[in-house]
Amino acid sequence: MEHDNSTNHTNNKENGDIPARNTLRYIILGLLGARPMTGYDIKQAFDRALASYWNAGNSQIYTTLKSLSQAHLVVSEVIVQTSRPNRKVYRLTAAGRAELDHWLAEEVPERFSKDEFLIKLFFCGEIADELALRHLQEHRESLLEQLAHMEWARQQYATRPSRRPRLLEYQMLVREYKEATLKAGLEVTERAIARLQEKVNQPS
Amino acid sequence: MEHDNSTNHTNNKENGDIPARNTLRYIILGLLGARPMTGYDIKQAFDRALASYWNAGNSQIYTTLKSLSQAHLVVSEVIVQTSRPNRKVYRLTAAGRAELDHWLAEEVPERFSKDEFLIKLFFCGEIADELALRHLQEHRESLLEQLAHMEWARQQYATRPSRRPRLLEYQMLVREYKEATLKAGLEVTERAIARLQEKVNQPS
DNA sequence: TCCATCATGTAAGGTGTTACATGATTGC
DNA sequence: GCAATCATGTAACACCTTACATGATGGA
Repeated sequence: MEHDNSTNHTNNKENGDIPARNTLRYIILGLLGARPMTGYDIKQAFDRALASYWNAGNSQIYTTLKSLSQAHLVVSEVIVQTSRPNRKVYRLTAAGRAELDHWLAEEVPERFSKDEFLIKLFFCGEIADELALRHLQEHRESLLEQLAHMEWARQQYATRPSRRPRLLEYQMLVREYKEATLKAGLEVTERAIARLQEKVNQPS
Repeated sequence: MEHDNSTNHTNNKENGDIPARNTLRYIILGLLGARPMTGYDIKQAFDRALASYWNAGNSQIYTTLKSLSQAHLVVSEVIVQTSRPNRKVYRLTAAGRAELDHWLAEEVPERFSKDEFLIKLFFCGEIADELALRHLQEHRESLLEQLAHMEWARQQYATRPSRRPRLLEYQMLVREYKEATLKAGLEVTERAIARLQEKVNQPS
């Protein structure tokens, strides 16, 4: 059954270690791993490329940058600008790079997923079919919007060849993954809408 | 500097406008809407039927029940048992039912999604393909497990006809939705694994 | 003997969201 | 004049996770 396999895989839980996940910290390290950025740049990266898989508000970004800075995982340099607010550009330190590499190599922990749409739909048997139908139609709109964003992202990747194609490769894979799941959800949603519309229009 | 006028309390959240989402509160109301349950029963319902869409630990369930009780949305009754710990059975009040109906009718708010696997994969261009391949293979295992659970759930629904078929109907729809997205993810994952294995085994 | 099941909770701390605060420049 | 963009942050609180705490019964 279970072996105490202490041979490989460094156990780095020295003593009272941090059980926390700190995903946002690593995402920011990951972004800075590609190029130095300001908090503002990072927020833009979220909005343009990451928001479908993870998102964070400005407040979280700036406080996390500060804390990364205090942990010496990043350093900042202020670029003075005249007709714009100054830019505080962050870059990885060697320790930051090591942290990032460690996280990237680490297994992804299983974690509770949360889906507000599905969990509400789960209980829709307690209310009128008309309301559930409306939820499904709204969800369909949302999925179509997200798919449009995925198409936009696809074109971005296709038209703008990068200096570092390996980075792009995985970003395109993630996009493809997300698009596939969105399409699968859309199919189920549209079938459910069709079924419900029949039921609502011709109650037996 | 802004001074507040002497007229009111400084508490600006006084008039019941809660910006909070409180999803777990509503999920528990939704479960109690079907039948009275104890905290333990609710945890079991999560583990058996809800965990794929939302999950919560015991501690959160019990504290939420307490707070729902204080808000008079549920009431509890202790059922004394001799050879087992006593059961504290909760049921909806009229106010609780009204809250639940209101939430069910409300539009689902768009919210940041979080996917730890995809966000890590996004950055995998910064490390070796071998590591990314391992992540994809582990993810594949995870998806297969989840799909097996979905199949188990399908059989549960198929074999156990319910007194309230409308509740079941939507639960089956949610299951179908989740299964479809898992399958779509699995396909993309397996294609990526095949591509990477070729690349790793025959580096150009 | 050991483990799973039944059954209910508290305490601490980490994570995430909303609201607030500032202020110059560019384009309509 | 008005809005958007650029640019950086703080405060308060809501939400979620982990660890801790207890203890009887029944089966392998």
